[in-house]
Amino acid sequence: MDYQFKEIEKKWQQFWAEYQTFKADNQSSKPKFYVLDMFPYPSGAGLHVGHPLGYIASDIFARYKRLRGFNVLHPMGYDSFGLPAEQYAIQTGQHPAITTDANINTYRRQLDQLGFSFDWSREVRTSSPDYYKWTQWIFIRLYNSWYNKAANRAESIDKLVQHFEQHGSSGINAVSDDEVASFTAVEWKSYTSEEQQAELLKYRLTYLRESTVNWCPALGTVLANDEVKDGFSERGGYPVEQKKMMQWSMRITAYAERLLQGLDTIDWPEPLKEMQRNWIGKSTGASVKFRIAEFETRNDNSEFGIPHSEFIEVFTTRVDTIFGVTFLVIAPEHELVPALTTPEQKAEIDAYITQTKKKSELDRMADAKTVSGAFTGSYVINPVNGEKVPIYIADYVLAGYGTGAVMAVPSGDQRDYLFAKHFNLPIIPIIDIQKIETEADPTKEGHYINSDFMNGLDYKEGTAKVIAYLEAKGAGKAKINYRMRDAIFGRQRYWGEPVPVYFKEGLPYLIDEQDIPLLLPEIDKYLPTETGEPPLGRATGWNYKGFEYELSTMPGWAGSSWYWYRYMDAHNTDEFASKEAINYWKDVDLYIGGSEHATGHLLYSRFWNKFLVDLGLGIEEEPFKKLINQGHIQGRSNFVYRLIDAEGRGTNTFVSHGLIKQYKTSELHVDVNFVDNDILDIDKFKKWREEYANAEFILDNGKYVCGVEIEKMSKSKYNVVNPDILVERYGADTLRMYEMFLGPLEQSKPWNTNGIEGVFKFLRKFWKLFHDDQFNFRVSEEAPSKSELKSLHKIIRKVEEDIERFSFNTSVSSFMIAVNELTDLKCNKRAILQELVVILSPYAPHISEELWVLLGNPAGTLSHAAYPRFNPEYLIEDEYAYPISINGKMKLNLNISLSLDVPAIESLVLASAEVQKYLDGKPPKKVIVVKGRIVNIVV
RNA sequence: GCUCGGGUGGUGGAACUGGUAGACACGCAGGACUUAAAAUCCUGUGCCCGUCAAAGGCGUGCGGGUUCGAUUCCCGCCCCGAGUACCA
Repeated sequence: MDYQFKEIEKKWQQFWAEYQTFKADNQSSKPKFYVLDMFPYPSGAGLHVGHPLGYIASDIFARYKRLRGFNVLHPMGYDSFGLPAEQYAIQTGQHPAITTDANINTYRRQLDQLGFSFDWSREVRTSSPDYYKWTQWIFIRLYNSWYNKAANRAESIDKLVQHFEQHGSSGINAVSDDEVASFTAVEWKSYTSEEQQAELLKYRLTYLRESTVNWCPALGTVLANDEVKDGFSERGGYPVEQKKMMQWSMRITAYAERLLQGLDTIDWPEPLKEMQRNWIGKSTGASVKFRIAEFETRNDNSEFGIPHSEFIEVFTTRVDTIFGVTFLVIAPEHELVPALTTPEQKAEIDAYITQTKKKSELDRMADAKTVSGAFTGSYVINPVNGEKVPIYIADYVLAGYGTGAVMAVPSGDQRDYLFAKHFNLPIIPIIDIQKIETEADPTKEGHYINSDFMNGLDYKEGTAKVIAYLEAKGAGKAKINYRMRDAIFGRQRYWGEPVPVYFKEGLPYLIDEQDIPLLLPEIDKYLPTETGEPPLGRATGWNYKGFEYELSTMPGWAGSSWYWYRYMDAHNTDEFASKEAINYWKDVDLYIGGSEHATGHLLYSRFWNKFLVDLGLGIEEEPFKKLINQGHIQGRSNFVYRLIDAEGRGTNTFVSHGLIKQYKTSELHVDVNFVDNDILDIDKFKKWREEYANAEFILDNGKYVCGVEIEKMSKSKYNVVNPDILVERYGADTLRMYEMFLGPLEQSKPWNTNGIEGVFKFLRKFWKLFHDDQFNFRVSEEAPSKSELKSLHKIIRKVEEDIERFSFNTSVSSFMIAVNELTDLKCNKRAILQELVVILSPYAPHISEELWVLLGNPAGTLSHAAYPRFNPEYLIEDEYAYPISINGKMKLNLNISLSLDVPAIESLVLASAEVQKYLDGKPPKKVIVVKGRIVNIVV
């Protein structure tokens, strides 16, 4: 029989499911290997052809590792909490759980038909109570922990309480809120329980605080920074505004340094690591306190709740330039602005603040070169020379970074320079080689001038000296600053994990651990309440022993921040994963997914993992040893061109792409499924919509050629290619190999179905190797020839090398070459073909299983067969066609024995009549012979 | 602007440590089989100049350099994509 992919694929998919071929054991004498895919959010649209790209690659790798004798864990599940199901629920009233289940079923069917070797017995769904029970459990652990800087790890909050009881707050070196109280042990004990709880909240790794959040009114929720793009929500594109709210936060900043250091220990793509480094944004510098001049005597605003401070604290990475400070700039939102503003300057300052607010609302893209700001009327004293320096506000200083205040050194910083020019402030050079006629010069070379005790020193000496000076004066100290902020951990939405917290007199308390999972309550509709509370506020009778629950739910990244542990022990009802399972699987050896998760999921996961390690629950500091980003599959849109008549109206006539210059046309997307190699199937097009039924066409060479453009793959552009259709027409094995054949895994590329035929033909040709012309299975037991063995061993080595470096596209080519060679050799020998089946099986598992059984092997044994051993002896040649170059240009090949040494080769080449032709009778200037490679003659 | 990728035939791409540029596949052209079409098979296919051919010239974004030899290494520039956005 000819290659019947439909029957074969169905048969083997059923076999694998029935016999649980890919079920992984949590103990084995084999070494472990954990291959993980980023689990999908099951959207209503199902899979398009871009989604499986990474899954195919990881599946090939997982199957290959099984052949190499590893115990492979290759699981799959669903990140099933999320906004789209809830939006759908708002529109239709259908419970998100029902939508989600239906979508998961579609995903499962689509995944199954591609023949993945997932261990489905370990499937997880983040929205299932069995799963989110443990997400809540981790939340409880985070709440009950604080970060001890001295030990550089998270510790139990009980330990902190113990310390407070014995020593008060002294000797605690913790990551905490800015305003923590100082108290003695006696004072601590005198606090009420509420006071103690309020204080402890400032230390907990998950905590409640008022923060400025990205509020999206249209979605009715708060978004994380990485969910906002250019002021609009990533999902849906709704406007986002800044709003102050009480929010749960995660103290990820406690782990900033470890998250940064860990990057050096993992095998991830460099751009991805770079993104995380930038996101963490470490800068080394100093914080300096500038005393405010004559402050006390003027504006005492403490009665209005505005802090009465003596200092403005700045953060700088160039404390060595402090003698060049000629003014200070603070953010317009800085809390001291009202207090610092003198009556004379009040109108100007107020006007500026109003203007800034408007600006950020209107357009934040406003040119960064425009200088703006306003003088407060107040001054500070420079701690190194006692000089009086004016304080300005300006929007180039951000309230959220550092202290929201900078010391301006116009000779060294371009923004400060422009600001000084604009406001006529002095610019003092402080380094001898500085050139500041037209712009600031941030050099660190040269020696200091105009800098009192630093004069003549270089950068290193000067920085050390000035920090020592400031420290001695109590006016500053060396400091490391991070750009990264604590992560907000609450969404005002329904379809997420409930936070296991209730409130008593305004303070949060955890519910008892035996009461989790705290289940999502049923509500009447999925909208905020009339009073503006989150949807959970609608649940009737939903309270904890009479106390109100937290009404926000956890964000999308909660469930995905630890899911790889659950796969290790997916059905454990006593623990999130057993100690034994974690000890065996440890970490993920290979993780494949998109780079869009660089600063979201991948950072949060590393954070939670480090926390679990601190608690002794995890054992590896980094969860994902090696990570590969698969490129995005872009859409390839096709267009038809509608003729525009003299009055400018659209007609029902369409012009082929090559002719559009001669006509006036308008461009319309056409469904790519009606187009083959850019040629439109006119019948399908006519049937697409009633209005096209009588369409006419101006053809080019009898064909209608469509236009092409690369865009995002989306329904509205009619360029979505559904894998179901391709599986139906060519089979899963063809689709798997074609997706790999498309190009390097990590590269983004447009989807183009042109060319899938080539892969399909290859599989048929492979099938034919095992069959005679009448498609009878016919394999010979004869001993293989030298050239057959050579073909085989070439591919054994090639595929091995390619898989190890994730170059799947080149292996597909090599398979084609091998099958072409063996077809030419008319090879049907078992000794060759059986090995070839094993090598191909990770790529095209169904056809391989079928042929494996036809070869007489027991069904189901292929997945754990041994990968063939490469024997270099079969590739040894005794002759080589040396390329002969004249002046570096290849001219001809000469067959020369490989046993000859360099001088022998040289004389043989020069003696050749063909070479002599190029030499024109003259002796060559130089002859380069690289044995086994090339001969180059210089004339 | 800064950071990171990337520019190779009509198309997707290959060339792994500097050593035959364009493997493999698509497309296209021609041919075989067929009443015909589809399918299948065979041949050719970087560009230019040659009547086919032989021979030659040009070719890996552009300009230069190192080298016997550069898609690969170095310097400068242009273009495309991604990330980031006044980070002190």
